[in-house]
Amino acid sequence: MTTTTLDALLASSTWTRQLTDAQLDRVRFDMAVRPFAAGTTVCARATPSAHWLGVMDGMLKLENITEAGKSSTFASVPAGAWFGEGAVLKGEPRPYEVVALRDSAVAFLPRSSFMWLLEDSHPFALWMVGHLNARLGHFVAMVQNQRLGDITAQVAYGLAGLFHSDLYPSTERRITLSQEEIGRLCGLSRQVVNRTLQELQERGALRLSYGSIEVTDLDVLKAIARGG
DNA sequence: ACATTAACGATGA
DNA sequence: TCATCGTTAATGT
Repeated sequence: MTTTTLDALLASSTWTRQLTDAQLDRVRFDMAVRPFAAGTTVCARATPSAHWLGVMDGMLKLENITEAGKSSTFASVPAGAWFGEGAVLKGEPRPYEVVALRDSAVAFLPRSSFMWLLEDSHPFALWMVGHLNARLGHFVAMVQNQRLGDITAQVAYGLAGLFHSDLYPSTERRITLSQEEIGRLCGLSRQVVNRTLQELQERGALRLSYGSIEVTDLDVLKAIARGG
């Protein structure tokens, strides 16, 4: 997805569809857009969760870093996705670091506007319930995948997750992530990911290239993620 | 067994 | 030149 403008991002986001013109006008007015270079921090961990975030362009990751300096990515967020509602709703500091994986543009909706919209628009509140439910389902499935699946299923799930139709509605087939980053996303070493990606390529799910992969058969990838 | 880290050379941008 | 990839060896659980 290449939403070069805020209007394009809002137009392609399902949650705007049932807002009144006045509500959408206020949202657009309150929203700020900022660019981030690859590798820079979008939101530091443990800082106030002052915004709900939308990815206009690029790709972000949500990660936690241990005292020893090891990082674990629990979600990669492609363009077109909205996230961070959990921390905003709880009014708690952000429990994870948000980092730009590539040059990215991020839209920020202030917490006050977000809370207002939640009260002012019943359809938006319902959409948010569905969004949270989708997120919960995704992570429940992820736990199951890790407990019951093999390594191949684990990598397939990590990649297929980027195509979750509710959470990440407009992910491009070509995923510009290094194997190192895919490893962080799947909780596996780069070497194992390298071997597994080659297997997924043999099985016709994707095609490997330098610095990116192209998912050529999402159904196959999802089937493998379920334990095929 | 099988994953992890470390290390190496090869190669693409 | 630097990041990334593919591979191997040593090590740990």
